[in-house]
Amino acid sequence: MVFRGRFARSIDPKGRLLLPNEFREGMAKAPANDASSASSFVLTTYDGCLVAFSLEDWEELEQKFMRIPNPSPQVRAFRRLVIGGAETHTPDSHGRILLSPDHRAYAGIEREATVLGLVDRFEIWNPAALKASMAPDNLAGVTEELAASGIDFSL
Amino acid sequence: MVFRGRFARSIDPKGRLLLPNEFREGMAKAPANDASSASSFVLTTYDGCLVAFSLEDWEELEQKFMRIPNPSPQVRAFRRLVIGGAETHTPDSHGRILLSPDHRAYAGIEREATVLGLVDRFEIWNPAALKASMAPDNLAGVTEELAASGIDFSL
DNA sequence: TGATTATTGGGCAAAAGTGGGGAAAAGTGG
DNA sequence: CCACTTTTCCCCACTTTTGCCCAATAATCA
Repeated sequence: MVFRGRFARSIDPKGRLLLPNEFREGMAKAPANDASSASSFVLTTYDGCLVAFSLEDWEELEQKFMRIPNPSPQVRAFRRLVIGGAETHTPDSHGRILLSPDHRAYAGIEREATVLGLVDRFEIWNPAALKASMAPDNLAGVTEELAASGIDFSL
Repeated sequence: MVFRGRFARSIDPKGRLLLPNEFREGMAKAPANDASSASSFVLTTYDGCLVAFSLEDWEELEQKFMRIPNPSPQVRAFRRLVIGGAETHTPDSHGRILLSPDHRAYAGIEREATVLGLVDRFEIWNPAALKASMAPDNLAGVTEELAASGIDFSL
């Protein structure tokens, strides 16, 4: 499954977020009736947003982080944010998840959110924060950086 | 298939854009009846317009971006714009696609649009924005830059 | 001019998105 | 250990959007 696309979503009064229809892998859709093995995933905090990984990918990441030998205070702090911020979610029958108060606070999400597909993961943002993060100022020098990395993106 | 040419298009009240007849590769044309394997493609946000790539080309690009090791904040922001802005489209039986509200907003497209062929990709612009982007001011120094790159364009 | 194809518009059914009631479960305090 | 409060989950109802189809107008070709 590839997560692709940017979707505006409202958070309902109960704090629920409806995942884009495109992101609900093998899970039960409203009209369908069968399997309904709602696939759960992990949501964590990073970069001012919430990042979602499949359970498998997450477990791998988790192991990598926890196996770092002699972690510096910075690494320990980073782990507390990223690993400690992880929550497992299983969407309801409509494909919605209930964002925890903690996660909403971290990402500054209130009534509106933007869901952003990034191939093997997706992110959940406060729309204004996302826009700010993609502003030209934050992109300055990327082209050069990419070129320096020896990769040609022909964009 | 080579995309070539500049086409003025109107956006209908539902937000649909009719692709130039020349750009509909192996997809079903109105009168034809056969296969009708409407070829889907990817549309993303960049440079203030929407850029379309074939699915194959896009998947390659996507992988390149997502495989950058230890991406800097700038690269992450860039990915959010370019990779996160990608949407898959499959034209309807008339060769039309429905532009998402997000894409229309990004490119500032309302009632009119210009479709621009660029060999292996094409772009969709707000006509005024395209004109502005091609204004003499934005072309200043190109000749020198091209010369510096050691390539002779004889133009 | 007549026939064919391109472009545009709009109706309608199905699906997606949104909101909220109320039961069940979890948490809290005596 | 029990009663009470709060949160979570499951379900139903409503609104909006999307996808599919058909029709009308404009352009092109012979």
